[in-house]
Amino acid sequence: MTILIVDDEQDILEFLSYSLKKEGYKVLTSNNGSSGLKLAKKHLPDLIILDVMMPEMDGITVCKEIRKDQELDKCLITFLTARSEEYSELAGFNAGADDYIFKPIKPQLLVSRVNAILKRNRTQQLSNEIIIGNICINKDQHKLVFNNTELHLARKEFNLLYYLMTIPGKVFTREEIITTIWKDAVVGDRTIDVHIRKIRGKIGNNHIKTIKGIGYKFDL
Amino acid sequence: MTILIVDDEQDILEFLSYSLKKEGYKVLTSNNGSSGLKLAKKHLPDLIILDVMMPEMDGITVCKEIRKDQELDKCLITFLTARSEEYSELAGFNAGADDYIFKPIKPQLLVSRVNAILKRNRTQQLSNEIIIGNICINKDQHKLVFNNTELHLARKEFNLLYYLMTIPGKVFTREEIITTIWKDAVVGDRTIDVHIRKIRGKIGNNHIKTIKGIGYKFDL
DNA sequence: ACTCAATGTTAAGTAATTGTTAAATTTTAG
DNA sequence: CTAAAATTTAACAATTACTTAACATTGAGT
Repeated sequence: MTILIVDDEQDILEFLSYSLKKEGYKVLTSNNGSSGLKLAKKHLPDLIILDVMMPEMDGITVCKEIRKDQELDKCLITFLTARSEEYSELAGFNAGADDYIFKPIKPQLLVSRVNAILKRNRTQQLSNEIIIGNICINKDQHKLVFNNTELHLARKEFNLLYYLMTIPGKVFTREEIITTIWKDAVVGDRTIDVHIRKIRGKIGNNHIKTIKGIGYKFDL
Repeated sequence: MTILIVDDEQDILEFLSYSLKKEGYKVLTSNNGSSGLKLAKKHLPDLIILDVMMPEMDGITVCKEIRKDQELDKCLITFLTARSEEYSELAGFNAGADDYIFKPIKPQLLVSRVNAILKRNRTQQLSNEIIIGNICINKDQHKLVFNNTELHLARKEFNLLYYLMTIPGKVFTREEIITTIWKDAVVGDRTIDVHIRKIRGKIGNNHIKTIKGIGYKFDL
């Protein structure tokens, strides 16, 4: 997970950078809008933390530019703003921001907020529908469309696939899967595998990958 | 159009309020459940946006209280919830919610969602008629036209079919169906099935689909 | 290349859910 | 009040989902 921080104040840059690196994030920094934009286009970070008030190119302008870039479409943007600016600068949300953090920044709050944003926002925001490649899964409709064909998945199969697809690429451990899909029920060792088999039988073997000794992940 | 927002976080209250006022809505806010409830009863807003997680009185409790009030029967309720709490969804719909919005909130999506909710409701209120394919159902006239032929449905059958048709494609859980059509009445397990059977006997088996383990949906 | 634990596969058994029918009960209309 | 319609119940059938068990295969570490 890469985070880009753009702020003209060196203190804040260092402080945020330190806090987030300690959490295991890869952190890039920039002290002005235009170089921040260049860095963003080059490194495609997962999250960009943008100061609203900056000389030359302000945060809102940077945000709008980022949103114009197809490649950066899925990257998340958080504004950094002083509480006093809050009314006028809220307008910046219309530029396409995903969240905002007020100054002065409390470190523990920042970290938990960043974790939350990155964790939640991997999936499509306001929709119960996840579309990845030629697979579309919709929870409200309990519908799976694969290669423009609607396929039926039984309840457990559906929940399992949906769960894996909420964070594509993430490996879900067998334990995570059990506690999420089976709750407190006690089931045998092979139960997960059988369900994975059923799903693979329907959407092919390429999308769900086995990470031996750990779990499964959805990919592609 | 009046919108009431109930959330314990001041930031969110201000941000939502700002975004919606700009769209021309009249906005009321409250930072806790019980005062929100009072405001709702006093002003009868068209839409209430409720945070699920609040200290003291949570959103679901507020929602249930609102649904008890005859005067507030037609007001729409949207929950605000973190995606990680997604499994609480069912509880929310059962409490009488009309929609869900996930945090963190993207402003442009929020506004369009709110517009959509209010519009959907407006058009439905103008004509309680839903036309899908060769099926036309009209609540005011308690009339069902199938393949240009008027068919008679008994009241429960009618309400059930109408309910399923309000959101074509969406799977309504048995629980949702029970709480909507049967309210607080306690009925046996097979009652829904028998009514579904009756409806299918009249409009054929192709339109109402069973999602085993979950519920039924209207399709086509 | 070998080994063994982890995972894959299959078929069959078991459990859970829904379908169907008819009769019993309740509601409604006249 | 009474007959017809509507609704619910109950018993059982049918279907689908889920799990298990037995055995096969794989692959990471030696």
